[in-house]
Amino acid sequence: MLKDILDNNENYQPGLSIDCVIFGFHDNQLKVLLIKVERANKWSLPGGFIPVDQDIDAAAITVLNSRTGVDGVFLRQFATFGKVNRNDQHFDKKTLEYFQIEEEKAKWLTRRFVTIGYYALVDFSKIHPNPAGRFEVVEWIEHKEVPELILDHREILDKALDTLRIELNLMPIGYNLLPEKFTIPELQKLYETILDKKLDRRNFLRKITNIGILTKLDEKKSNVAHKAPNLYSFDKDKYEEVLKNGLNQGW
Amino acid sequence: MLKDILDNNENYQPGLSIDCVIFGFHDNQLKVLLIKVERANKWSLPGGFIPVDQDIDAAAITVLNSRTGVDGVFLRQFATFGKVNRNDQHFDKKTLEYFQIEEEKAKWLTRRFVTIGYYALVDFSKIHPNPAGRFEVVEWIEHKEVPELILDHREILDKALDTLRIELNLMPIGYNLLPEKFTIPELQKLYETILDKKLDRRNFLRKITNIGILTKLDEKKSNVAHKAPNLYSFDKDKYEEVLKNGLNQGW
DNA sequence: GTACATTGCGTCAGAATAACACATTAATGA
DNA sequence: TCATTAATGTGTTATTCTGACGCAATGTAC
Repeated sequence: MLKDILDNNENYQPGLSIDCVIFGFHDNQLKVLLIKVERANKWSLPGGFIPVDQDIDAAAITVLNSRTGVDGVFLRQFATFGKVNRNDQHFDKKTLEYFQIEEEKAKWLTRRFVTIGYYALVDFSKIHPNPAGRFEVVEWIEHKEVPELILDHREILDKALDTLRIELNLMPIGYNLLPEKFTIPELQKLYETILDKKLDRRNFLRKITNIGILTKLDEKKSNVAHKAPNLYSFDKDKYEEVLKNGLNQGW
Repeated sequence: MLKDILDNNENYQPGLSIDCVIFGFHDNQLKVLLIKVERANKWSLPGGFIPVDQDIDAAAITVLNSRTGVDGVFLRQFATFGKVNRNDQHFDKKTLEYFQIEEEKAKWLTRRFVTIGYYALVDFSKIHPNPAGRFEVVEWIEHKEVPELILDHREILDKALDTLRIELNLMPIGYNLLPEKFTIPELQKLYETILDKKLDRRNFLRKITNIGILTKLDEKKSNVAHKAPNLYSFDKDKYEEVLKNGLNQGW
Protein backbone atom coordinates (compact mmCIF):
# COMPACT_ATOMS: atom_id res chain seq x y z
CA MET A 1 0.00 0.00 0.00
CA LEU A 2 2.55 2.55 1.15
CA LYS A 3 5.02 0.99 -1.25
CA ASP A 4 2.53 1.37 -4.13
CA ILE A 5 2.26 5.03 -3.37
CA LEU A 6 5.99 5.55 -3.10
CA ASP A 7 6.60 3.71 -6.34
CA ASN A 8 4.19 6.09 -8.03
CA ASN A 9 4.84 9.11 -5.90
CA GLU A 10 4.68 11.39 -8.90
CA ASN A 11 0.95 10.67 -8.88
CA TYR A 12 0.53 12.15 -5.42
CA GLN A 13 0.69 15.65 -4.08
CA PRO A 14 4.07 15.88 -2.33
CA GLY A 15 4.27 16.91 1.30
CA LEU A 16 0.52 17.00 1.65
CA SER A 17 -1.82 14.58 3.34
CA ILE A 18 -5.32 14.26 4.69
CA ASP A 19 -6.35 13.16 8.16
CA CYS A 20 -9.93 12.40 9.09
CA VAL A 21 -11.48 12.62 12.51
CA ILE A 22 -14.43 10.28 12.23
CA PHE A 23 -17.00 10.66 14.98
CA GLY A 24 -19.64 8.11 15.88
CA PHE A 25 -22.09 7.78 18.74
CA HIS A 26 -22.84 4.55 20.57
CA ASP A 27 -23.84 3.53 24.09
CA ASN A 28 -24.11 7.20 24.96
CA GLN A 29 -20.47 7.65 24.14
CA LEU A 30 -18.73 9.75 21.57
CA LYS A 31 -16.45 7.46 19.61
CA VAL A 32 -13.55 8.18 17.32
CA LEU A 33 -12.40 5.83 14.62
CA LEU A 34 -8.69 5.21 15.05
CA ILE A 35 -6.22 2.96 13.34
CA LYS A 36 -3.06 1.26 14.39
CA VAL A 37 -0.66 0.17 11.73
CA GLU A 38 1.96 -2.46 11.69
CA ARG A 39 4.92 -1.81 13.96
CA ALA A 40 3.39 1.33 15.40
CA ASN A 41 2.88 1.46 19.11
CA LYS A 42 0.58 4.42 18.96
CA TRP A 43 -2.81 4.93 17.37
CA SER A 44 -3.41 7.42 14.64
CA LEU A 45 -6.19 9.12 12.74
CA PRO A 46 -7.12 7.52 9.45
CA GLY A 47 -5.37 9.45 6.75
CA GLY A 48 -4.12 9.29 3.25
CA PHE A 49 -2.33 10.98 0.43
CA ILE A 50 -3.81 13.17 -2.26
CA PRO A 51 -3.75 11.95 -5.86
CA VAL A 52 -2.75 14.75 -8.17
CA ASP A 53 -5.90 14.19 -10.19
CA GLN A 54 -8.29 14.48 -7.28
CA ASP A 55 -9.79 17.49 -5.53
CA ILE A 56 -8.76 17.51 -1.89
CA ASP A 57 -12.40 17.05 -0.87
CA ALA A 58 -12.58 13.99 -3.08
CA ALA A 59 -9.43 12.61 -1.51
CA ALA A 60 -10.96 13.10 1.92
CA ILE A 61 -14.05 11.19 0.81
CA THR A 62 -11.79 8.40 -0.38
CA VAL A 63 -10.09 8.21 3.00
CA LEU A 64 -13.41 8.15 4.82
CA ASN A 65 -14.94 5.63 2.46
CA SER A 66 -11.98 3.27 2.53
CA ARG A 67 -12.13 3.04 6.30
CA THR A 68 -15.84 3.05 6.95
CA GLY A 69 -17.45 1.83 3.76
CA VAL A 70 -19.95 4.66 3.87
CA ASP A 71 -20.22 7.67 1.68
CA GLY A 72 -22.61 10.54 1.25
CA VAL A 73 -22.14 11.42 4.87
CA PHE A 74 -21.27 14.61 6.68
CA LEU A 75 -17.66 15.48 5.97
CA ARG A 76 -16.16 18.86 6.51
CA GLN A 77 -12.75 20.40 6.30
CA PHE A 78 -11.86 22.20 9.51
CA ALA A 79 -8.19 23.12 9.56
CA THR A 80 -4.78 22.54 8.04
CA PHE A 81 -1.77 21.66 10.14
CA GLY A 82 1.76 22.45 9.12
CA LYS A 83 4.24 22.88 11.92
CA VAL A 84 7.78 22.46 10.69
CA ASN A 85 8.66 19.45 12.79
CA ARG A 86 5.30 17.79 12.90
CA ASN A 87 6.38 14.56 11.22
CA ASP A 88 10.09 14.67 11.88
CA GLN A 89 10.05 11.57 13.98
CA HIS A 90 7.48 9.60 12.08
CA PHE A 91 9.59 7.56 9.71
CA ASP A 92 12.86 6.95 11.47
CA LYS A 93 15.76 5.06 9.98
CA LYS A 94 14.75 1.72 11.41
CA THR A 95 11.22 1.97 10.14
CA LEU A 96 12.40 2.92 6.68
CA GLU A 97 14.72 -0.08 6.65
CA TYR A 98 11.98 -2.35 7.91
CA PHE A 99 9.71 -1.35 5.06
CA GLN A 100 12.65 -1.58 2.66
CA ILE A 101 12.14 1.91 1.37
CA GLU A 102 14.90 3.15 -0.89
CA GLU A 103 16.67 6.32 0.05
CA GLU A 104 15.27 8.29 -2.86
CA LYS A 105 11.71 7.27 -2.03
CA ALA A 106 12.32 7.92 1.65
CA LYS A 107 13.07 11.53 0.86
CA TRP A 108 9.58 11.90 -0.54
CA LEU A 109 8.17 10.43 2.63
CA THR A 110 10.21 12.07 5.34
CA ARG A 111 9.92 15.67 4.28
CA ARG A 112 7.59 17.94 6.23
CA PHE A 113 4.01 16.95 5.50
CA VAL A 114 1.25 19.48 5.79
CA THR A 115 -2.02 17.75 6.57
CA ILE A 116 -5.56 18.88 5.90
CA GLY A 117 -7.96 17.94 8.66
CA TYR A 118 -11.51 16.78 7.94
CA TYR A 119 -14.08 15.65 10.41
CA ALA A 120 -16.92 13.28 9.67
CA LEU A 121 -20.13 12.41 11.47
CA VAL A 122 -21.29 8.87 10.78
CA ASP A 123 -23.96 6.49 11.95
CA PHE A 124 -22.11 4.09 14.22
CA SER A 125 -24.49 1.24 13.52
CA LYS A 126 -23.90 1.38 9.79
CA ILE A 127 -20.14 1.26 9.98
CA HIS A 128 -18.01 -1.81 9.79
CA PRO A 129 -14.48 -0.66 10.50
CA ASN A 130 -12.49 -1.72 7.54
CA PRO A 131 -8.77 -2.37 7.87
CA ALA A 132 -6.90 -1.38 4.77
CA GLY A 133 -4.58 -4.34 5.08
CA ARG A 134 -3.74 -7.39 7.10
CA PHE A 135 -1.55 -5.51 9.49
CA GLU A 136 -3.85 -2.66 10.18
CA VAL A 137 -6.30 -2.44 13.07
CA VAL A 138 -9.30 -0.15 12.82
CA GLU A 139 -11.34 0.50 15.93
CA TRP A 140 -13.91 2.76 17.51
CA ILE A 141 -12.43 4.24 20.64
CA GLU A 142 -14.35 6.29 23.15
CA HIS A 143 -13.26 9.89 22.92
CA LYS A 144 -12.44 10.15 26.61
CA GLU A 145 -10.22 7.11 26.40
CA VAL A 146 -8.26 7.94 23.32
CA PRO A 147 -4.65 6.99 24.11
CA GLU A 148 -1.54 8.80 23.00
CA LEU A 149 -1.60 9.38 19.27
CA ILE A 150 1.18 9.73 16.73
CA LEU A 151 2.58 13.08 15.67
CA ASP A 152 0.18 15.96 16.29
CA HIS A 153 -2.92 13.83 15.87
CA ARG A 154 -4.07 14.65 19.37
CA GLU A 155 -4.00 18.32 18.45
CA ILE A 156 -5.93 17.58 15.28
CA LEU A 157 -8.51 15.57 17.18
CA ASP A 158 -8.93 18.31 19.78
CA LYS A 159 -9.34 20.95 17.12
CA ALA A 160 -11.94 18.83 15.36
CA LEU A 161 -13.99 18.50 18.52
CA ASP A 162 -13.63 22.21 19.25
CA THR A 163 -14.91 22.93 15.76
CA LEU A 164 -17.80 20.53 16.18
CA ARG A 165 -18.74 22.17 19.48
CA ILE A 166 -18.79 25.60 17.89
CA GLU A 167 -20.73 24.38 14.89
CA LEU A 168 -23.33 22.80 17.17
CA ASN A 169 -24.52 26.36 17.69
CA LEU A 170 -24.67 27.06 14.00
CA MET A 171 -26.27 23.95 12.62
CA PRO A 172 -28.36 20.99 13.66
CA ILE A 173 -26.57 17.77 14.50
CA GLY A 174 -27.73 14.23 14.82
CA TYR A 175 -28.92 13.25 11.40
CA ASN A 176 -25.61 11.64 10.60
CA LEU A 177 -24.86 10.32 14.05
CA LEU A 178 -28.09 8.64 15.07
CA PRO A 179 -30.14 5.82 13.57
CA GLU A 180 -33.23 6.78 11.63
CA LYS A 181 -35.52 6.51 14.63
CA PHE A 182 -34.37 7.86 17.93
CA THR A 183 -35.65 9.39 21.14
CA ILE A 184 -35.23 12.90 22.45
CA PRO A 185 -33.22 11.68 25.45
CA GLU A 186 -30.85 9.96 23.02
CA LEU A 187 -30.45 13.14 21.03
CA GLN A 188 -29.87 15.04 24.23
CA LYS A 189 -27.23 12.55 25.34
CA LEU A 190 -25.50 13.13 22.02
CA TYR A 191 -25.41 16.87 22.62
CA GLU A 192 -24.31 16.41 26.21
CA THR A 193 -21.55 14.05 25.19
CA ILE A 194 -20.19 16.34 22.52
CA LEU A 195 -20.40 19.40 24.74
CA ASP A 196 -19.30 17.47 27.81
CA LYS A 197 -21.91 19.09 30.00
CA LYS A 198 -25.37 18.40 31.33
CA LEU A 199 -28.39 20.04 29.77
CA ASP A 200 -31.84 20.47 31.24
CA ARG A 201 -34.26 17.88 29.78
CA ARG A 202 -37.20 20.19 29.50
CA ASN A 203 -35.35 23.15 28.07
CA PHE A 204 -33.59 20.89 25.61
CA LEU A 205 -36.88 19.49 24.37
CA ARG A 206 -38.26 22.96 23.87
CA LYS A 207 -35.23 24.28 22.02
CA ILE A 208 -34.73 21.26 19.81
CA THR A 209 -38.37 20.96 18.79
CA ASN A 210 -38.59 24.70 18.12
CA ILE A 211 -35.98 24.30 15.41
CA GLY A 212 -38.59 22.45 13.45
CA ILE A 213 -36.52 19.58 12.15
CA LEU A 214 -38.06 16.75 14.16
CA THR A 215 -41.01 14.56 13.31
CA LYS A 216 -42.73 12.88 16.22
CA LEU A 217 -43.55 9.30 15.31
CA ASP A 218 -46.55 7.26 16.47
CA GLU A 219 -44.20 4.82 18.13
CA LYS A 220 -42.54 4.39 21.44
CA LYS A 221 -39.24 2.75 22.06
CA SER A 222 -39.83 -0.83 23.22
CA ASN A 223 -37.93 -3.02 25.63
CA VAL A 224 -36.71 -0.24 27.79
CA ALA A 225 -36.69 0.16 31.52
CA HIS A 226 -39.02 2.80 32.94
CA LYS A 227 -41.35 4.89 30.87
CA ALA A 228 -41.08 4.23 27.16
CA PRO A 229 -39.86 7.32 25.35
CA ASN A 230 -41.35 8.55 22.09
CA LEU A 231 -39.55 7.91 18.85
CA TYR A 232 -38.67 10.75 16.52
CA SER A 233 -37.10 11.06 13.11
CA PHE A 234 -35.54 13.99 11.30
CA ASP A 235 -37.50 15.85 8.67
CA LYS A 236 -34.80 15.62 6.03
CA ASP A 237 -35.96 18.60 3.98
CA LYS A 238 -36.22 20.96 6.90
CA TYR A 239 -32.99 19.60 8.34
CA GLU A 240 -31.13 20.36 5.13
CA GLU A 241 -32.67 23.79 5.00
CA VAL A 242 -31.54 24.64 8.51
CA LEU A 243 -28.12 23.17 7.77
CA LYS A 244 -27.81 25.56 4.88
CA ASN A 245 -29.20 28.67 6.53
CA GLY A 246 -27.72 28.19 9.96
CA LEU A 247 -29.31 28.35 13.38
CA ASN A 248 -28.41 31.52 15.23
CA GLN A 249 -28.45 34.79 13.43
CA GLY A 250 -26.62 36.73 16.11
CA TRP A 251 -26.32 40.27 14.78
CA MET B 1 11.68 37.15 -6.72
CA LEU B 2 9.83 34.32 -8.38
CA LYS B 3 13.09 33.36 -10.03
CA ASP B 4 14.85 33.28 -6.66
CA ILE B 5 12.26 30.88 -5.36
CA LEU B 6 12.43 28.66 -8.41
CA ASP B 7 16.21 28.56 -8.27
CA ASN B 8 15.94 27.35 -4.71
CA ASN B 9 12.71 25.46 -5.00
CA GLU B 10 14.02 22.68 -2.80
CA ASN B 11 13.69 25.17 0.04
CA TYR B 12 9.96 25.53 -0.47
CA GLN B 13 7.05 23.24 0.13
CA PRO B 14 6.07 21.94 -3.31
CA GLY B 15 2.53 22.37 -4.58
CA LEU B 16 1.53 24.38 -1.57
CA SER B 17 0.96 28.09 -1.18
CA ILE B 18 -0.63 30.65 1.08
CA ASP B 19 -3.14 33.30 0.13
CA CYS B 20 -4.14 36.12 2.43
CA VAL B 21 -7.40 38.01 2.42
CA ILE B 22 -6.45 41.25 4.14
CA PHE B 23 -9.40 43.30 5.31
CA GLY B 24 -9.27 46.96 6.21
CA PHE B 25 -11.93 49.57 6.96
CA HIS B 26 -11.90 53.10 5.65
CA ASP B 27 -14.48 55.71 4.67
CA ASN B 28 -17.18 53.38 5.91
CA GLN B 29 -16.10 50.82 3.39
CA LEU B 30 -14.74 47.34 3.75
CA LYS B 31 -11.50 47.21 1.81
CA VAL B 32 -9.46 44.29 0.58
CA LEU B 33 -5.77 44.50 -0.18
CA LEU B 34 -5.16 43.20 -3.67
CA ILE B 35 -2.12 43.03 -5.88
CA LYS B 36 -1.57 43.08 -9.57
CA VAL B 37 1.65 41.70 -10.89
CA GLU B 38 3.53 42.38 -14.03
CA ARG B 39 1.82 41.17 -17.18
CA ALA B 40 -1.30 40.07 -15.33
CA ASN B 41 -4.58 41.60 -16.38
CA LYS B 42 -6.39 40.46 -13.29
CA TRP B 43 -5.93 41.24 -9.65
CA SER B 44 -5.04 38.61 -7.10
CA LEU B 45 -4.83 38.05 -3.38
CA PRO B 46 -1.41 38.54 -1.85
CA GLY B 47 0.14 35.14 -1.50
CA GLY B 48 3.37 33.32 -1.19
CA PHE B 49 5.16 30.05 -0.90
CA ILE B 50 6.02 28.15 2.24
CA PRO B 51 9.67 27.74 3.22
CA VAL B 52 10.31 24.20 4.36
CA ASP B 53 11.74 25.51 7.60
CA GLN B 54 8.72 27.63 8.51
CA ASP B 55 5.43 26.73 10.16
CA ILE B 56 2.56 27.51 7.83
CA ASP B 57 1.31 30.13 10.27
CA ALA B 58 4.73 31.77 10.19
CA ALA B 59 4.70 31.75 6.42
CA ALA B 60 1.30 33.45 6.48
CA ILE B 61 2.67 36.12 8.80
CA THR B 62 5.52 36.64 6.36
CA VAL B 63 3.08 37.16 3.49
CA LEU B 64 1.03 39.63 5.50
CA ASN B 65 4.04 41.47 6.81
CA SER B 66 5.74 41.76 3.44
CA ARG B 67 2.67 43.42 1.94
CA THR B 68 1.47 45.59 4.80
CA GLY B 69 4.50 46.17 7.00
CA VAL B 70 2.51 45.34 10.08
CA ASP B 71 2.70 42.33 12.31
CA GLY B 72 1.16 41.24 15.52
CA VAL B 73 -2.25 41.65 13.98
CA PHE B 74 -5.26 39.43 13.70
CA LEU B 75 -4.49 36.61 11.30
CA ARG B 76 -6.45 33.42 11.09
CA GLN B 77 -6.48 30.38 8.87
CA PHE B 78 -9.94 29.72 7.52
CA ALA B 79 -9.82 27.11 4.76
CA THR B 80 -7.66 25.24 2.32
CA PHE B 81 -8.41 25.12 -1.36
CA GLY B 82 -7.34 22.29 -3.62
CA LYS B 83 -9.48 21.72 -6.67
CA VAL B 84 -7.60 19.75 -9.29
CA ASN B 85 -7.62 22.39 -11.98
CA ARG B 86 -7.43 25.45 -9.82
CA ASN B 87 -4.16 26.76 -11.25
CA ASP B 88 -4.12 24.98 -14.58
CA GLN B 89 -4.26 28.18 -16.54
CA HIS B 90 -2.10 30.33 -14.36
CA PHE B 91 1.31 29.93 -15.91
CA ASP B 92 0.75 29.37 -19.56
CA LYS B 93 3.48 28.77 -22.09
CA LYS B 94 3.85 32.41 -23.04
CA THR B 95 4.15 33.58 -19.48
CA LEU B 96 6.77 30.96 -18.72
CA GLU B 97 8.74 32.06 -21.75
CA TYR B 98 8.40 35.69 -20.81
CA PHE B 99 9.88 35.04 -17.39
CA GLN B 100 12.51 32.82 -18.95
CA ILE B 101 11.69 29.93 -16.72
CA GLU B 102 13.42 26.71 -17.64
CA GLU B 103 11.29 23.70 -18.34
CA GLU B 104 12.45 21.82 -15.27
CA LYS B 105 11.66 24.74 -12.99
CA ALA B 106 8.37 25.28 -14.76
CA LYS B 107 7.28 21.81 -13.74
CA TRP B 108 7.63 22.81 -10.12
CA LEU B 109 5.50 25.85 -10.77
CA THR B 110 2.74 24.52 -12.97
CA ARG B 111 1.69 21.51 -10.95
CA ARG B 112 -1.54 21.69 -8.98
CA PHE B 113 -1.04 24.04 -6.06
CA VAL B 114 -3.10 23.63 -2.94
CA THR B 115 -3.44 26.93 -1.15
CA ILE B 116 -4.08 27.66 2.48
CA GLY B 117 -6.33 30.65 3.03
CA TYR B 118 -5.75 33.12 5.85
CA TYR B 119 -7.67 36.24 6.58
CA ALA B 120 -6.31 39.27 8.37
CA LEU B 121 -7.91 42.29 10.00
CA VAL B 122 -5.69 45.35 9.93
CA ASP B 123 -5.89 49.01 10.81
CA PHE B 124 -6.22 50.74 7.46
CA SER B 125 -4.58 53.92 8.69
CA LYS B 126 -1.43 52.14 9.76
CA ILE B 127 -0.88 50.34 6.49
CA HIS B 128 1.24 51.51 3.64
CA PRO B 129 0.68 49.07 0.83
CA ASN B 130 4.06 47.75 -0.02
CA PRO B 131 4.77 46.45 -3.51
CA ALA B 132 7.20 43.55 -3.44
CA GLY B 133 8.87 44.77 -6.61
CA ARG B 134 8.92 47.43 -9.25
CA PHE B 135 6.31 45.71 -11.35
CA GLU B 136 3.85 44.96 -8.63
CA VAL B 137 0.89 47.12 -7.69
CA VAL B 138 -0.62 46.82 -4.22
CA GLU B 139 -3.92 48.54 -3.56
CA TRP B 140 -6.86 48.71 -1.22
CA ILE B 141 -9.99 47.97 -3.18
CA GLU B 142 -13.49 48.30 -1.84
CA HIS B 143 -14.99 44.89 -1.32
CA LYS B 144 -18.04 45.62 -3.39
CA GLU B 145 -15.92 46.75 -6.28
CA VAL B 146 -13.42 43.93 -6.39
CA PRO B 147 -12.96 43.09 -10.07
CA GLU B 148 -12.43 39.67 -11.55
CA LEU B 149 -9.61 37.86 -9.76
CA ILE B 150 -7.18 35.22 -10.94
CA LEU B 151 -7.79 31.52 -10.42
CA ASP B 152 -10.23 30.76 -7.62
CA HIS B 153 -9.32 33.87 -5.65
CA ARG B 154 -12.88 35.13 -5.79
CA GLU B 155 -14.01 31.92 -4.12
CA ILE B 156 -11.31 32.32 -1.49
CA LEU B 157 -12.32 35.92 -0.84
CA ASP B 158 -15.98 34.98 -0.54
CA LYS B 159 -15.21 32.18 1.86
CA ALA B 160 -13.08 34.52 3.96
CA LEU B 161 -15.91 37.00 4.27
CA ASP B 162 -18.40 34.23 5.04
CA THR B 163 -16.08 33.05 7.80
CA LEU B 164 -15.70 36.56 9.15
CA ARG B 165 -19.47 37.00 9.20
CA ILE B 166 -19.93 33.81 11.17
CA GLU B 167 -17.12 34.64 13.54
CA LEU B 168 -18.67 38.06 14.20
CA ASN B 169 -21.16 36.14 16.31
CA LEU B 170 -18.47 34.31 18.20
CA MET B 171 -15.97 37.01 18.94
CA PRO B 172 -15.62 40.77 19.18
CA ILE B 173 -14.36 42.64 16.14
CA GLY B 174 -12.98 46.07 15.67
CA TYR B 175 -9.81 46.19 17.68
CA ASN B 176 -7.72 45.41 14.63
CA LEU B 177 -9.80 47.30 12.12
CA LEU B 178 -10.32 50.67 13.78
CA PRO B 179 -7.95 53.33 15.06
CA GLU B 180 -7.36 53.48 18.79
CA LYS B 181 -10.12 56.00 19.38
CA PHE B 182 -13.39 55.59 17.56
CA THR B 183 -17.08 56.27 17.90
CA ILE B 184 -19.94 53.85 18.33
CA PRO B 185 -21.46 54.86 14.99
CA GLU B 186 -18.14 54.02 13.36
CA LEU B 187 -18.06 50.62 15.00
CA GLN B 188 -21.64 50.06 13.94
CA LYS B 189 -20.81 50.99 10.36
CA LEU B 190 -18.04 48.41 10.47
CA TYR B 191 -20.48 45.73 11.55
CA GLU B 192 -23.05 46.83 9.00
CA THR B 193 -20.50 46.83 6.24
CA ILE B 194 -19.24 43.35 7.04
CA LEU B 195 -22.73 41.94 7.44
CA ASP B 196 -24.09 44.00 4.58
CA LYS B 197 -27.22 44.94 6.46
CA LYS B 198 -28.56 47.77 8.56
CA LEU B 199 -28.62 47.52 12.33
CA ASP B 200 -30.67 49.54 14.76
CA ARG B 201 -28.50 52.21 16.42
CA ARG B 202 -29.96 51.89 19.86
CA ASN B 203 -30.02 48.13 19.99
CA PHE B 204 -26.48 48.01 18.67
CA LEU B 205 -25.26 50.34 21.38
CA ARG B 206 -26.86 48.23 24.06
CA LYS B 207 -25.49 44.95 22.76
CA ILE B 208 -22.00 46.19 22.11
CA THR B 209 -21.62 47.92 25.45
CA ASN B 210 -23.04 44.92 27.30
CA ILE B 211 -20.13 42.85 26.07
CA GLY B 212 -17.97 44.94 28.35
CA ILE B 213 -15.04 45.58 26.07
CA LEU B 214 -15.52 49.29 25.51
CA THR B 215 -14.19 52.21 27.49
CA LYS B 216 -16.04 55.47 27.12
CA LEU B 217 -13.57 58.32 26.85
CA ASP B 218 -13.99 61.87 28.10
CA GLU B 219 -13.69 63.14 24.58
CA LYS B 220 -15.92 63.84 21.68
CA LYS B 221 -14.98 63.60 18.07
CA SER B 222 -14.16 67.06 16.76
CA ASN B 223 -14.70 68.66 13.39
CA VAL B 224 -17.76 66.69 12.52
CA ALA B 225 -21.05 67.76 11.17
CA HIS B 226 -24.04 67.44 13.47
CA LYS B 227 -23.82 66.32 17.05
CA ALA B 228 -20.33 65.29 18.06
CA PRO B 229 -20.23 61.62 18.94
CA ASN B 230 -18.42 60.24 21.96
CA LEU B 231 -15.07 58.60 21.54
CA TYR B 232 -14.45 55.09 22.81
CA SER B 233 -11.49 52.78 23.02
CA PHE B 234 -11.26 49.05 23.54
CA ASP B 235 -10.35 47.67 26.92
CA LYS B 236 -7.56 45.45 25.64
CA ASP B 237 -7.60 43.00 28.54
CA LYS B 238 -11.33 42.41 28.46
CA TYR B 239 -11.26 42.31 24.66
CA GLU B 240 -8.63 39.56 24.70
CA GLU B 241 -10.58 37.68 27.32
CA VAL B 242 -13.78 37.75 25.28
CA LEU B 243 -11.80 36.81 22.16
CA LYS B 244 -10.56 33.72 23.95
CA ASN B 245 -13.80 32.68 25.60
CA GLY B 246 -16.16 33.55 22.80
CA LEU B 247 -19.38 35.52 22.81
CA ASN B 248 -22.40 33.30 22.49
CA GLN B 249 -22.57 30.10 24.43
CA GLY B 250 -25.53 28.67 22.55
CA TRP B 251 -26.19 25.30 24.12
C1' DG C 1 -49.21 -3.11 45.28
C1' DT C 2 -45.11 0.05 46.33
C1' DA C 3 -40.79 2.11 45.38
C1' DC C 4 -38.12 4.02 41.87
C1' DA C 5 -36.23 5.90 37.75
C1' DT C 6 -37.33 8.10 33.64
C1' DT C 7 -40.32 10.56 30.45
C1' DG C 8 -43.78 14.19 29.05
C1' DC C 9 -45.68 18.51 29.80
C1' DG C 10 -46.19 22.97 32.14
C1' DT C 11 -45.03 27.25 34.90
C1' DC C 12 -42.74 31.42 36.03
C1' DA C 13 -39.40 35.02 36.73
C1' DG C 14 -35.71 37.34 34.63
C1' DA C 15 -32.87 38.32 30.51
C1' DA C 16 -32.44 39.39 25.83
C1' DT C 17 -34.39 41.31 21.65
C1' DA C 18 -36.89 44.15 18.32
C1' DA C 19 -39.29 48.20 17.38
C1' DC C 20 -39.93 52.70 18.30
C1' DA C 21 -40.14 58.01 20.68
C1' DC C 22 -38.00 61.93 22.07
C1' DA C 23 -34.55 65.18 23.47
C1' DT C 24 -29.73 66.98 22.33
C1' DT C 25 -26.15 68.83 19.55
C1' DA C 26 -23.75 71.28 15.86
C1' DA C 27 -23.43 72.87 11.09
C1' DT C 28 -26.16 75.13 7.46
C1' DG C 29 -28.53 78.58 5.12
C1' DA C 30 -32.46 81.81 4.73
C1' DT D 1 -30.12 85.40 14.06
C1' DC D 2 -32.71 81.48 14.10
C1' DA D 3 -35.26 77.73 12.11
C1' DT D 4 -33.84 73.54 9.56
C1' DT D 5 -31.50 69.38 9.18
C1' DA D 6 -29.07 65.37 10.20
C1' DA D 7 -26.86 63.16 13.13
C1' DT D 8 -26.17 61.39 18.26
C1' DG D 9 -27.58 60.04 23.26
C1' DT D 10 -31.05 58.02 26.09
C1' DG D 11 -34.92 56.00 27.14
C1' DT D 12 -39.62 52.75 26.86
C1' DT D 13 -42.41 48.86 25.84
C1' DA D 14 -44.05 44.51 24.12
C1' DT D 15 -42.48 40.19 22.87
C1' DT D 16 -39.59 36.37 22.85
C1' DC D 17 -36.07 33.51 24.80
C1' DT D 18 -33.80 31.36 28.62
C1' DG D 19 -32.92 28.97 32.90
C1' DA D 20 -34.67 26.79 36.82
C1' DC D 21 -38.00 24.12 38.54
C1' DG D 22 -42.83 21.25 39.75
C1' DC D 23 -45.65 17.51 38.95
C1' DA D 24 -48.09 13.84 36.87
C1' DA D 25 -47.62 9.63 33.86
C1' DT D 26 -45.43 5.35 32.69
C1' DG D 27 -43.12 1.06 33.03
C1' DT D 28 -39.71 -2.02 35.74
C1' DA D 29 -38.20 -4.27 39.95
C1' DC D 30 -39.27 -6.18 44.27
